[in-house]
Amino acid sequence: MMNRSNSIVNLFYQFKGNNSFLKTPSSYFQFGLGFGPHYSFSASLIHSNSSSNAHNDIHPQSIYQKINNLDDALNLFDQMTQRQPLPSIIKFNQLLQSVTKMKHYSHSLQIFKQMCLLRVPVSVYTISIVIKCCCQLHRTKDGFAALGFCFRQAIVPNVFIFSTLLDGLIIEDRILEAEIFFKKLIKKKLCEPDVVMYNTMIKGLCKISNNVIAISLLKLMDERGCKPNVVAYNTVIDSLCKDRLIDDAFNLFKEMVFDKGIKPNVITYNSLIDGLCKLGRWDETPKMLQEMLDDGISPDVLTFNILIDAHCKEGKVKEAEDVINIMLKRGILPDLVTYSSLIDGYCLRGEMSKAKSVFDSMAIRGTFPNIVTYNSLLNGYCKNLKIEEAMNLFHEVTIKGLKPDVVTYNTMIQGLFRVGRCGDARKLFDEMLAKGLKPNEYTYRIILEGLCNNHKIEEALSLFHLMGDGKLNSDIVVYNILIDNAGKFGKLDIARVLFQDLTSKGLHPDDQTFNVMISGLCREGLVRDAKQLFLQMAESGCSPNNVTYRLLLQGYLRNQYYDDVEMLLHDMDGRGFSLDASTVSLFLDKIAAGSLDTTLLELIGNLVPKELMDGPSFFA
DNA sequence: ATAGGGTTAG
Repeated sequence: MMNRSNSIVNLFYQFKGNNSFLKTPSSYFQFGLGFGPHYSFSASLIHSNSSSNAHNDIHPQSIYQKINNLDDALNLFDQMTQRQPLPSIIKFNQLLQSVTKMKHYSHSLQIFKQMCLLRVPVSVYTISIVIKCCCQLHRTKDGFAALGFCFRQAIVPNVFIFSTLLDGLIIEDRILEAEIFFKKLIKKKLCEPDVVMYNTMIKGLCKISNNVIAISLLKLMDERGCKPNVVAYNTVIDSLCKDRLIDDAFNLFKEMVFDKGIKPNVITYNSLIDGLCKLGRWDETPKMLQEMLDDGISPDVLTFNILIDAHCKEGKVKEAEDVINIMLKRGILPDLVTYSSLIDGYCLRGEMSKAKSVFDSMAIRGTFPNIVTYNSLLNGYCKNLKIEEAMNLFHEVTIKGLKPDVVTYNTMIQGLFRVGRCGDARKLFDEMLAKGLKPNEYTYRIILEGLCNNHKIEEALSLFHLMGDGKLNSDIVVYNILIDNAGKFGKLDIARVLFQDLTSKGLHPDDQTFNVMISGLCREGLVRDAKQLFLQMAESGCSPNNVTYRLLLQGYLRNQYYDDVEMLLHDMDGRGFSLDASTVSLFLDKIAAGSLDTTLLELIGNLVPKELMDGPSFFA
């Protein structure tokens, strides 16, 4: 027993990251959770049988779990605290749970604190709810502190508590620590993981796209006598789909169904259908839907949203409307996501009046626009340069009692920059800060790109330097924007410095970084350097894409580096890339001018995609 | 009979 307790203390030290907690009484209070020495072990003994008295109950058993608004919950809590003796801990836990289910995590912690002050004898259930709240508030640290509290209360943490903490680490993207924690729990025999705990760890691994390890954990749990269930498989299948590894996802799906005899559910199918849609494998989607129906599984609102969203993202709003009609026939109502997708679809096509009428019809059909819906329509107006409409709608947000969020401001700021209203963009940025909204990486990218597009590259650069070495300045996309624009404004030296700078910060250039650098170099006729960079690209693990080839080919052709052209074309052919229309016509010009050998024509012909061949006859 | 995990979106 002692051994076990010591291990818990060690765990608590390790993840809380503050080794003074157990030694310094004052630090008990730093979390505001009431884990204090004043709450003694004897207090829980005094009250432990306090309220089995049914005469004290003015409320029926169920009320504590059925509360559905915060004020009622707080009132009920007040009433409970007035009673003598106090209601049982079970009722307190039920109340705490209903507040937590409403996602009022801070209020749950407040209630818990008061319970401690009233010396309600909290139980392992109470602690697990409290830890859940800490974790949901991204305060996993405090969750681990509660582990110390458990220890002093002689409450033995169980698999529920450890799973919650594991999930907390994963919520905070501390996957490596989660893995260490998980392994330690097993090694020190603090608890035997059950299916939920394994699934939580699998989710963590999937979150960092570590699908291979996730699959091996799936096998491991089976070997250790814990059968993976449909949730375990769904987690990995979804992750594979998101990483575009749809064939691996289908293999796992088959393993699940045929080898393990686990029945897929609607979530399994939703993941697979979404994966197919995102890869543009349209022909397989209806098959999957049919298979789902044959399996006796009904599509839900998510299934339809996936299909609707996929169509809308391709601009196929007509098809999306058809899906909505099918959905309605099946008695499933569109939700906020459905409408947002549809609005996005019309916005993408520039059909703003249609987008607006979808928006207006929502409320009539009983679904009221939220901030995301507003953001969709705002984005549409901004992208279509209808800034006045956007401004009017932006003001409507507050009037309707909604709060503009970071995305709202980002959208508006981008829109204002697009029409050249840099000053107004600045004003909105200040307004955003004044409202206490924290700019994110997108905000910063939008401002830098906006400044550059309005020929204010100097301002962009000084803003960039002003930001120092923080998180926002360690964003590869920011570097890509600045390098690209430095190149466009004839400041290739600055582009080069930035390129050096990012590597010295430990950042890795991505394919776009190489592309903008190559583009800058070719623009200045420095084709040799561009070629050097192209070779460096492969070394650093980035693979060239269509844009890379286009830039380099055009650079070679414009600067009469004909020797390298043929090699590059063969390279493209081998990797299955194709030429775009503008590069093809540049080739034809060069051949017509006699600069290039006609023997290249056959190779070029192989690289021209079918769509281009059907058009005006290049090769007639 | 009160606690922990999985799917969609800007």
